[in-house]
Amino acid sequence: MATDISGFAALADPTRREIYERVAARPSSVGELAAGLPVSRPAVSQHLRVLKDARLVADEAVGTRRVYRADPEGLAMLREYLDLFWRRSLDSFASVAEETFHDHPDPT
Amino acid sequence: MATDISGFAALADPTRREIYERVAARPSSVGELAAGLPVSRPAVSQHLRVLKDARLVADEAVGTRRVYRADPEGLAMLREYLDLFWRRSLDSFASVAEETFHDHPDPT
DNA sequence: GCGTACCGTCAGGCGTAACTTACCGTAAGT
DNA sequence: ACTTACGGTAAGTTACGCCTGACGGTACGC
Repeated sequence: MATDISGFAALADPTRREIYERVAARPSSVGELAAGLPVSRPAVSQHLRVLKDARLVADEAVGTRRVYRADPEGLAMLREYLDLFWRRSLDSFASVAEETFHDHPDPT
Repeated sequence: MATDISGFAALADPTRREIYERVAARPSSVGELAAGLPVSRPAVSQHLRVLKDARLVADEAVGTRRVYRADPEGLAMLREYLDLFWRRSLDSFASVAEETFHDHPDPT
């Protein structure tokens, strides 16, 4: 289905979020990423798989290497989800503000 | 610090996300939420605590009840984070599109 | 063909998140 | 004051996520 927002779980882990940020800054291979991180290469590979399933990154085979880059797809879904509740949250906040206004009209 | 984005972990759990959506739709008490969910009341209370720590919900004591409502604060931080990488992701995608364009200029 | 480099995957250990039951505190009703 | 309703907290169990080490598979070099 279209509303598969596993991206939240993907970005929940600090290590995985760090990997995503580095990939978003510059397309990199698995080895390059693992070299600059305190975890092993298989761990990075598994994290990249989760990010790929969430459509947050995309991979491309370059010889024996495999270059990962940021994918706008997953990020767009997350943005849409947050924007949906952003309006509701503002409405709820506006209601509270209105009630506060009724209690303390024009405090200046 | 200001960039405490524990909101991703808060929205990662399906049950907790369901609770957040219901609270965002209409401010509710703990008992009301637990009545419509397949988990116990303490579980809902614990989930609400996580959401509250992430500034995604806010609570207010009403007699012996405790009404939770959506809080724009945590949502704003998540939106800012995603927007930051949204631009980078688009830039990366634009680069790929440009390379593709070089390979297949004006495919019409 | 052979060796090397790079990467995905599997099996297992380990920490922690999620849930339940039981308990305690607080506020309102009679 | 007693009872009832509501909700947070503690202790314990179970399930799941993260990590490592070992293995297999594919592409490029000699």
